[in-house]
Amino acid sequence: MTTEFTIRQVAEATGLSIHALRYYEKVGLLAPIQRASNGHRRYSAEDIAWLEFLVRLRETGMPIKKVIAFADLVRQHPNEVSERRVLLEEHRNQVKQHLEELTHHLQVIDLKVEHYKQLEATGENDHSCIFWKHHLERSLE
Amino acid sequence: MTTEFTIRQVAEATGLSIHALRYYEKVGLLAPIQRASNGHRRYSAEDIAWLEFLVRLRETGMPIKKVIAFADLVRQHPNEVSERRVLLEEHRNQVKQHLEELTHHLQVIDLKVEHYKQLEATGENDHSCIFWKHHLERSLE
DNA sequence: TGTTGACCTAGAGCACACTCTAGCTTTTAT
DNA sequence: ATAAAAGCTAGAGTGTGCTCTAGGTCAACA
Repeated sequence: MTTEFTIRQVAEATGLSIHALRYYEKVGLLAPIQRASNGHRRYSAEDIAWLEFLVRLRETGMPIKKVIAFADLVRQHPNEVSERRVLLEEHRNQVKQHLEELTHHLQVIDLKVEHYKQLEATGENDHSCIFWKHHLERSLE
Repeated sequence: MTTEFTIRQVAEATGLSIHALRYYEKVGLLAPIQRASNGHRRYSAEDIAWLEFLVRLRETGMPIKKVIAFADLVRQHPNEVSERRVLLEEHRNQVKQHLEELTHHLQVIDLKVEHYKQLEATGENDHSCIFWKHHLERSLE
């Protein structure tokens, strides 16, 4: 807790830019960060751990506004986790669904790559996209 | 090929807005669409199949500019698929990596949800984020 | 003493991907 | 004859999430 980090160190640790760190604080993703006597920010290890979780939420596609809502719950009801749990569960479900969609898209793209490889091997020309679509539908049935 | 669709029908079929369809054409994701005698667009089944693939690329996070590059390859080298294959393979690899990252993030979020559930069950208060981070690191080792 | 470097604030600017508006034409129904 | 419905173009506007700038403070080093 007493170990303190400069904004530059935190930027390196979290992968966020210095600008983004100040922005995150301004919009309320972080509570006001402690300051050194010269006014410079001093982040605690706890701040970094919190940021790391926020980054996960962002990287899984949670919009800033929803992350702010989560941060507000933590600050306003520090001893009440159920609302937070609900919010996270909802997000988790969205991520899961997104993951499934991505997996399916990936399959289709893989099949397109394979199709191109075959054309390259046989020296054939590309057919229409519809032609390929029918071929694809047979592959995935 | 002779079956023709209005922009409205295509919007419904692809999930894109009418505005987006015109925008996609303007920026070069689609070659100029055929017109009826009154100047209205008439999309072919082939156009729809092509759009469906573009939507997959977009939904897997390919930026518009890269999709345009892909569309340009199709138009400029219709009989040469190897460049297209390389572009798609590169994208596929990025999607795969993204999927792995998402899967990991999801795991962590799941653990946080579980952690909240435990707190709810025991009536305990939330600890610091660092405390949880250590707990997490043990779980995932 | 002065200048470099790290940091500060407030606020402007930007990239992306649409989304919407204004003003018009054409077709169909009353 | 007219009004509603569908579409058109060019171009302006929007939301998201940063990113950058201008102008300043402060501490340390040459």
